[in-house]
Amino acid sequence: MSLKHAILTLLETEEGSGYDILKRFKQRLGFFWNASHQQIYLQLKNMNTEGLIEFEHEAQQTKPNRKVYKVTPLGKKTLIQWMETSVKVDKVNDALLVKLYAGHLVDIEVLRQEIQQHTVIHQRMLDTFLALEKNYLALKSTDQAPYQLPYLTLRRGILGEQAWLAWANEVNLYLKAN
Amino acid sequence: MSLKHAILTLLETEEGSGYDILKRFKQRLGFFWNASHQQIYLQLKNMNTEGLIEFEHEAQQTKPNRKVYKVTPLGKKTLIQWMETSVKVDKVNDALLVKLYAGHLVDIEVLRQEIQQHTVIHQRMLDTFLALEKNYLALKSTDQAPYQLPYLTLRRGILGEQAWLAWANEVNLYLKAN
DNA sequence: AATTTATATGCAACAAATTGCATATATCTA
DNA sequence: TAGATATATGCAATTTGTTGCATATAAATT
Repeated sequence: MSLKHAILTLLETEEGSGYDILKRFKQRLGFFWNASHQQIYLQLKNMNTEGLIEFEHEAQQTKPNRKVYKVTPLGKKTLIQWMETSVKVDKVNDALLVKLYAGHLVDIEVLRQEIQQHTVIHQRMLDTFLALEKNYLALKSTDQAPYQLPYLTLRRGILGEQAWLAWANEVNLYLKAN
Repeated sequence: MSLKHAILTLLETEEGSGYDILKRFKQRLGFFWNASHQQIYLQLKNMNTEGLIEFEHEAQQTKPNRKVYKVTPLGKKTLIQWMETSVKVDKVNDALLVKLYAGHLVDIEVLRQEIQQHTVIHQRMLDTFLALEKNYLALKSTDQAPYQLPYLTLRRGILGEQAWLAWANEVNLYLKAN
């Protein structure tokens, strides 16, 4: 399981609540790790039981109380052990490609529309990543240093989305010609 | 759920046993859909109960008996309905990127090795896809016709793997420099 | 002769993810 | 002022996927 390790990663450098973790997933790991709030809160609970993380209640005047979690020594040890164990190549299950594969069953317009919908989303993601890259590249090199590895993951997002969009162009050329 | 629809897709044009489906997943959809034999056999059983597919026993002299499944009219209707309903953009959960993100926790050599392992696998996949493409492109255009849509899914595999490898190169440049 | 790979199917236990429900306050927007 | 969005957390039921186990034959390889 890796949701556990993804959460440890997000908590290791900076403590935070379940809601913080949720935001960090969206903002920082969103394009390579996705988790719902239900998953996150449950995991945090289990990880606390396992002694990987601990929390303190933080009362807030205006908003609901937060449980602020931080990684325990055991949690850090567990994370490092996982880091040193190789992971499998990411399993891909892409329903859109299944559809295209069986595209002969439906009107070509159905495929066209679905590709179009996905293109909008992928283009938006690429734009987001390019904006993040621009911010990073604008930093002085001393300020860039701590973000070099996250920047490499961002590059994966950029190259991945560009490849997706290039592919969508090929598909559109085919769909227009038919 | 889409395993169900992926199986319907594979059975729609050609009947087959669970083992056949397994092979078709590996050979045709392997780079965009993965399923274990346990998953497949269980799904086939459930889909049969739901009336989406039906089977006939096929006795074999030498090898174990096969259950040869085919799609029922209800199954085909279900598949077409799914085809016409838009799917979500593929959820990505990539453990390798989580590791890279938290790479500061381990020796850079650990990252280097893991990237190297993954590169071998991705390169092998790209080679496989390029060989399949070569076969397709060698066909006369009349013979290509029925495979145009599967070919587009293959292009996704090719562009995706090329993008992955291009990214790995960037990562290696960084890892060597440090 | 023994081992591995391929053919062929399946159950059971467990882990993980999704979907739906549930609550409560604050701020921002139409 | 009503509704949407953001903050903040969680349970329960169901669906999906993984891991381990189990069986049986045949062909190919070492």
